Amino acid sequence: MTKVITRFAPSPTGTLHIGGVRTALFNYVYAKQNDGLFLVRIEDTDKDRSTKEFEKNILDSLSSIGLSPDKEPINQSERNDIYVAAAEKIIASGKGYWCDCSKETLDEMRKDQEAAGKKPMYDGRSRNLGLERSENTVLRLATPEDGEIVVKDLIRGEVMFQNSELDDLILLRSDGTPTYHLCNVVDDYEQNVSTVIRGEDHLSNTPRQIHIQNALGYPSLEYAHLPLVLGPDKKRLSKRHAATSLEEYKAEGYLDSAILNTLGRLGWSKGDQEVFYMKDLIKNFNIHEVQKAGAIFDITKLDWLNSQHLSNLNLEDFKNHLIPFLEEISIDINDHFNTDALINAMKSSSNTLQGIATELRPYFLDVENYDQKAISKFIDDKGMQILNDLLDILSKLTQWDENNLDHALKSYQTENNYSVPQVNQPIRIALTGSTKSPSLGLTLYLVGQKNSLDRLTKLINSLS
RNA sequence: GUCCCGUUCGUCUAGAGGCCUAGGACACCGGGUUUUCAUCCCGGCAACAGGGGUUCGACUCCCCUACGGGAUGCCA
Repeated sequence: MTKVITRFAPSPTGTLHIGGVRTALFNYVYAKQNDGLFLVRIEDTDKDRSTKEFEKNILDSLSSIGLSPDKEPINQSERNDIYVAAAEKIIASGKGYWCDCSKETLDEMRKDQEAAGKKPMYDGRSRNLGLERSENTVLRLATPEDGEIVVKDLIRGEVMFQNSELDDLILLRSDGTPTYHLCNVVDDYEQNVSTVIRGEDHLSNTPRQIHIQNALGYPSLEYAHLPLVLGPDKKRLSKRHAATSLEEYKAEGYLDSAILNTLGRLGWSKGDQEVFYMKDLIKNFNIHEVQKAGAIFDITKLDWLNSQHLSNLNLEDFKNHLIPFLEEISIDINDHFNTDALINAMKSSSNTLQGIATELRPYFLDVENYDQKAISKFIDDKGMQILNDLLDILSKLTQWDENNLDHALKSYQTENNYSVPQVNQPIRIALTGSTKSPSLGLTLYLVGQKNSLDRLTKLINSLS
């Protein structure tokens, strides 16, 4: 049995797209579970749209999320000779021909065909002209006119295409550069790729590429065409719908493992299991089980999975993941006197690391804004009285710990016959600006005595 | 237009002819726990696109229609 080699072949015309990550993931997992190799190839034959910046973004993004290739990525732009040699081979074999149709001619032909209700395609008019290569000729593949091509797809089974539906595609442009189809086929062969796992949008390209393989005498490949990742309107996911770049999701505080989990679970499932780590995917993923229909990318599922992955992190790892997000808002985690207690108390306060970092602000920085609704609801004259009373009580407290604080609050509340929220909410507002926080004794402890007293004073002053 | 692929709850999916009173998860709604928020627990809502076959029996097989997507580039 031949070694399984898969490849992810992005063109560097944009940052790494979340759909691309999924394609890369499936390629990666399929390779790993078959003890094979995962390769990356940069398809930068479009000089106008490809940039080095995008290429770097894609490569960095892939390795940052753990989908590193097993060999150094190759660039098609540096392999021109190889493609030209392949083209020469096709010319020599008589399976290609030169065509001098101008773009205008082609456009006109297409228009006529469309008007006649036909599929627009090159009609092969130059095929038997015996044209020589010249400045404005392109090399076309002489595609068989009869018969059919059967694409054996791991996900879709056998898909049949009539050769009569296919036109003679361009292999070499008039400037002599090779086109996508040629490069793609040649590189898959040169890189010993065994299995092509790519988006469904390439399914109808496949018979064309098989013809190139045949013309070149290459062995056939295994294919798997993945359903597309869609936006809520069922069109392929784009910037219109949501963030599409991997880096944006990472910047929002989604864990790599949660992103991969979400993407892996999009179009594939295993029993009732929802949480998968890479090792689970490698163990359980089965390409034959991949769904055929496109799947809508649902951010709420990502949110939930992120919270699951976050809660599976031990304290140390959690902290390390969180630190960059705190730094982002100029918070140094070491400025707190008990980070472990703080983080334990706050780790489920949001689904994302960025969200958690934001929730952590009051434990490092002064409160700038108060929830006005909460103030009007909880702080009336009696609320002011309570704030003043507690400022007094708390400033006299010698043992500033959770238990003591809870006791102090409780006895004040019962002695004065107040309800619990009546006492606690005003303090919460003073400490955090809102009514959201861990249990109050713990919150007071985490904010610290001096800060707590200062904030009580500040709120009292601002309201009197 | 033509070719190709597809169609189960709002979303991701389970379902390989009787196990389906169509299961799970997310979301949503309700309840409980929590002094608040979040977590957590319990409960609820909610789908086989439509029509024909085949069969004793169809979500499952076949055909048609509808709808969606993709491809139809000297882009990849």
